[in-house]
Amino acid sequence: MLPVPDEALSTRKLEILAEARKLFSRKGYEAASMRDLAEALGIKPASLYSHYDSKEEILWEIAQRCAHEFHEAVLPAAAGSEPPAERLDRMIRAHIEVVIRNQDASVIFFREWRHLHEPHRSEYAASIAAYEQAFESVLREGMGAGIFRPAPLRLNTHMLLSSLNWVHRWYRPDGAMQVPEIQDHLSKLLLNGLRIP
Amino acid sequence: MLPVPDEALSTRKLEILAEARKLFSRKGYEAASMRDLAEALGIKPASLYSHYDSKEEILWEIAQRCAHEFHEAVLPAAAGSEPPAERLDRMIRAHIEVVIRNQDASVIFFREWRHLHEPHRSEYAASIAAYEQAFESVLREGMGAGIFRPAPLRLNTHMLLSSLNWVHRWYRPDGAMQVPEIQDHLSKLLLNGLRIP
DNA sequence: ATATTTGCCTAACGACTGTTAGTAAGCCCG
DNA sequence: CGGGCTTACTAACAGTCGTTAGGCAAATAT
Repeated sequence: MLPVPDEALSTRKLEILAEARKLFSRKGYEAASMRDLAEALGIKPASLYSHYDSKEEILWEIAQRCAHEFHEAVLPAAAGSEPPAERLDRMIRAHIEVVIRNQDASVIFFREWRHLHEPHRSEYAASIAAYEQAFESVLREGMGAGIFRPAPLRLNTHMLLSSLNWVHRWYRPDGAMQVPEIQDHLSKLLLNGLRIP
Repeated sequence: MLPVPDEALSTRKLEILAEARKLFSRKGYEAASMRDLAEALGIKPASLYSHYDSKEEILWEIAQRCAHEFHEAVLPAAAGSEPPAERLDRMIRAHIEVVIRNQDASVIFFREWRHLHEPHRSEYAASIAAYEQAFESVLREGMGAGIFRPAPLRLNTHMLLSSLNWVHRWYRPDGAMQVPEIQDHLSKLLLNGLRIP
């Protein structure tokens, strides 16, 4: 699907990405300027171009690496051989963990990638569609096996993913609930809704 | 909470708002320019200022009117005297109907309002918080009455609202599912997850 | 018939956008 | 010691941004 961003990046590039993730997610990609980014890093705007050729290349790098995180954590769980409900449980937990570990980048995965231009935009859309298909397949299988309630498949998929994706909007590292607790409760809540008692 | 936008607007203002809703939701508020908006209306950019004093005033008007729609449709259902599960069902159905009827404006209600400046920004955030509180209250009541499963209240609220809010991301007017069907299935799915069988 | 308002226009403003050219200091490696 | 790579700089480019000033014609009100 997407090229794997495995090449080691210079520490400076990583610092730029980290700051860009913060800015792009807090202000939005369009509203965040290269001058904002440079200032956050304590350098002049033109210096950014010693590392990246364009603003969009930074967005693209963030988007790729974040998608890679999601795919790598969740897809193996989808491909397992356990019963659908168990696999879905593992997928939910993995997805939540990635969202929280990449809280800023997740905004790019969920929304800001739309500011990419072709052909990256279409490529990225396809990779997200494939990711969602993994959830839909498990749901379909569970419904076929009579474990999940019969219902419109797409709707269940959307409900499931929306609950998971919204986590980045309300999770606070200093909040009351931490990762394992969120995983437990959200997985239970969602599976309760899907499963036949 | 928010001033009610009841004053009748000129048809031209309504046309501008309609076009701005499309643009702001499709491209994002920052990425959509006044020149884009003017072109979509077939006029010159400067002409927009015969109707609105600034770009942000347009955003503010859209945001207010959309929040009004949500509050007006959902809060009465929250204040009813039926059992919590029934009231929640009505709130879910009303919310979905408003999301779909205002598909473009919903993006502003959910996200783009962040581009407002103070004091509008804080005012709007408070109005959204109040809206979410209405859902949380019903959940709390249902949990207290032993109708809903015991669980962290905030988490349930977030799960519920995220499923509802994401509808604007996947609903298509020409798609297979239409409003009543979506209302039925989504309400059932969510209440199944919350309710004790 | 005259005055006022409405809705658009042309032209342009200063600020800000992403980006480029050219340069120089500090570093690793031969 | 010297050459190239890295990382930063200053200065500036053309383009776009939201917005304003001022005018003109048609519709509306008096």
